[in-house]
Order: sequence, then structure tokens, then C-alpha cells
Amino acid sequence: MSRDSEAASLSLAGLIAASGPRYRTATEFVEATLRTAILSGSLSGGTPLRQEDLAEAFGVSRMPVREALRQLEAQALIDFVPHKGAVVTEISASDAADTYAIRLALEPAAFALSIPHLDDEDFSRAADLIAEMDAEPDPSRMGELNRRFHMSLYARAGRPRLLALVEGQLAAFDRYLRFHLAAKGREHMSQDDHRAMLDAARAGDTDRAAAVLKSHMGTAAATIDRFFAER
Amino acid sequence: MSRDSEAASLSLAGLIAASGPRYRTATEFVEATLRTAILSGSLSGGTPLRQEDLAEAFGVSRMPVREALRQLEAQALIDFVPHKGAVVTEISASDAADTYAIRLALEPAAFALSIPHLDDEDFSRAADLIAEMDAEPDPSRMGELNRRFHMSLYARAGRPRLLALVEGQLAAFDRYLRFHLAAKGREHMSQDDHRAMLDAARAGDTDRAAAVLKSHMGTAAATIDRFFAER
DNA sequence: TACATCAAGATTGGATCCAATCAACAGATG
DNA sequence: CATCTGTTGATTGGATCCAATCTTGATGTA
Repeated sequence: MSRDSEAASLSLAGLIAASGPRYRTATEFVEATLRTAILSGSLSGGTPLRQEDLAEAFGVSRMPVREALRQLEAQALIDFVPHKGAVVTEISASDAADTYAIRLALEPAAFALSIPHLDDEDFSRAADLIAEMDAEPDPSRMGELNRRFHMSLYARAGRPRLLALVEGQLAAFDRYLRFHLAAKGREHMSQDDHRAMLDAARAGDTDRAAAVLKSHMGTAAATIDRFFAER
Repeated sequence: MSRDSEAASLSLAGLIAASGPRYRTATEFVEATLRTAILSGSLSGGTPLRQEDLAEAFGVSRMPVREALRQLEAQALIDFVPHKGAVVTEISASDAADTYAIRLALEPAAFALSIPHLDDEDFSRAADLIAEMDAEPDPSRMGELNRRFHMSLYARAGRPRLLALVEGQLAAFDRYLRFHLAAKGREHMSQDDHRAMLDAARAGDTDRAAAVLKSHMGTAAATIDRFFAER
């Protein structure tokens, strides 16, 4: 086992052991765990993924690993080269800008479609998530809460494929959110922006909501860009 | 072999035989051919995809078929249920509206990013594609030309992942473009819109270009919506 | 008749084995 | 000395076999 692969297996061990719910198939299990590992940063960009090593780490044969890698490839989380193998996609300033451009196009659209159909239950759930983020001490859990908050505001857009895309991009953004949090500290997690988004949604003001959302994403993008520039 | 699967194999036979370039792996071959078949309408929504039948039709074992199905699942072209099998995703008015919402968000953004960097070569290539569409008698080839025209205008956006998403959505739209063409005839393929988009791009007028593009997509969406309403 | 149960066939999921391809290195050759 | 080439080991791609699960239809019972 190579050094890189060994390190990958070790950092996976915790996630594998922590897999609470039993999945219906081994492929689902491997795919979900690997995706979490990549998005959370446990597997950093450039890490080679050897099928044999992964199979051993997960306690399955190479086959479910291969199918899981195929799906991750389609999600642009790994680079797959025939007869050579898979490597975790590198993160970079330009890739972050790419993700930002996609989010900037998709999320205001989803938000605008959703706002007219949001009800009191949605608003209170979003408010709860803001409170949860205020109280959450673990930075690694912040990504999921942030994602759920955003999705709770878009949920009534009535466009399942659009929402699936948005959720995927939000998850991809998690790889960069960690740097954002490290740079600004969690007290600057733009909770004011979140509250402003919720207020605008409550008021049914789609224009203001979209404007707040765009500036919210803009500041995050600027922070991350600065992070990459400074190293 | 079931009746549905037999029909699927028969409609695939032509595409399989017509696979000119040899792919590097059998999985690539199966995946590309199946995707083309689904997007072109050769495999219509709801068609069950039996692994054994596909393997026989492609002349390979079930394994590359399985890996190809995994990738198509990640592209939302098939629905995959564990232990039950894969089915070609159904098309519908609401799914068309979904695709439309996504395109409406992504394409104007890509267009605006690209316009400042388009050069004369890009413009002449786009003009050539308009001419090709005027001369193309085969409606089934129209989708590819339309896709290449749009992409030629977005190509300089400098955001590879954004462009990959746009290309995927344009391909998904091919499943509906066929109905659009059938309803309006090919002379109404909105070639005027295409020329207006190219003019605005040449003039560097991003606002006008985005406006033309949005209205272009809007008319297509309306036509397809009417098609679904009328049956 | 309606419904529940269970057995047989069909189909997919997973494991193991073999073939094809790639990377690295040793040796030959100009 | 540089470069090309052939060989070996490692890794992935593909095929075949077995296990697990689902579907379907027959059977029994209320």
C-alpha cells in the first residue's frame, strides 16, 4: 500500500466506523462515505484512490468501489483516467470561482421561485437553523447547517432538478467553506446576511432577497479568493 | 427477453453499429451510446433497461453495462432502484419546465461571461453553425447543431464546470427539442433569434444578448408546454 | 370472493478470477 | 551520454460465478 493510499485509508477509518445507518447496498455505502470524506476535506485534492486499498478499508470487494467511483466521477468530485485510476479533484481559486459563478446563477433563481410558496413552518425552520448555527461549536458541522438553511429557503421552488443541482453545488462549496471559516472565524459566518435573507423572504420581497443573497455569496467568494491569493 | 427490452435492443442496434470511433473502454462505449439513444428519443421515457439484454446487445458482459448505468443515473437520465433495475427517466411538462428554469439561470450568465472574450474566429464559427442549421434537412441532427451553436457563444466564459453544466442541460433539452421541431417545423427553429444573439455578441452588448437569449428560450418553453397541454 | 402466505423464477448486487494496459527501470545502441 | 526498447510489476478493465432480493403466481383460509 502506498503512503498516500495508506493515509487516505486512515483518514477514512473514522468515517467508515461512524456510518450509523446501514445502507441498502455496499455501493451506496462506499459512495456516500467517500463523498462526505471529499467534501469535508478528509480526503484532500490530489489524493489517489486505489481500488484495492479502498475495498480493504471498507471491507468489501473492489466491485462496489468501482461503481461508487463512477458516480463520483459524474459528480466531478474525482478525476477518472482509464487504466490509470482515480484522483480526488484538486481545489483551486479558479475552481472556487467556477462554483461561485454557478451558485450565483442558480440560487437567486431558486430563491425567487420559492419565496411565494414559503409558509410559516418554513420560516420557523429556517430561523431554527440560524439559531443552531449560532450555537454550533464544531466548524465541521457548519457546512451541513449552512446547506440546510439555504435549502430550506429554496425548498418550495417546485423544481426538483433545479434544487438537486443547487444542493450539489452547495455541497461542492463545502470544500471551500472550511477555508472561509478558518479565515474569518465562526462569529463572522455572515449570520446577519442569513437573517436578512429570512426577513426579505418573510416580507415576500423577491428582489431584495435575491440582492441580499448575491451580496452574501459575493463576500464569501471574496474571502476565499483572498485565502488562495495569500499562500 | 421481455417485449420492452427487446424493442429497446432493436432500436439500439443501429446506434451500436454506427459507433464509428473505437472507445478506450467498453464502459465508455456503452455509456455514450446509451446517452445518445436516450437524448435522441430512441429510448423513450419509461423503458426498462435490463442489464443482461443490454450486455447482449452491446456484445459485452454485464459489468461495463452496470458501470455505464451508474454514470447515467448520476446524470439523471435513468432512474435506478436497488434490486429492481434501471428505467429511462420519464419526460413531462413539469420536467421540461425544470430544465427550462435551469437553462434560464445558467445560460445568460455563461453568455455574459463569455461575450467580452469572444473573437472573430468564434463569431465566424457561430455564423457557420447558423448556416448549417439552415441547410440541415435531418431534424434529428438539429439538436446537436443547436447545442454546438449555443456552446460556441458561451465557450469563452472561462468557467469549465459552468460550461459542463450548461452543455449537460442543453443535451437534456434535446429530448424536448424534437417536439418543438415537430410542432413548429424546422423553418421556425428561431433562426432569427440565433442571428440576433450573434449580432448582440458581436456588438459586445451583454444586456441585449442576455435579453434575446431569455426570450429565445421563453418561446421554446412555451411551444413545448403547449405540446404537452394538447395531448 | 378477497386477502394473506409462500414458493419458484427472474433480476440485480457482490466476489473472485483473468486479461489488458500503464509505469518504471534495466540494458542495448547510436 | 542520451535515447530507445524490452521486460517486469502494479493497477485497472472485463468476464464469470454465486448470493441476495424482488416479482409473480399458486395455494390456502377467512
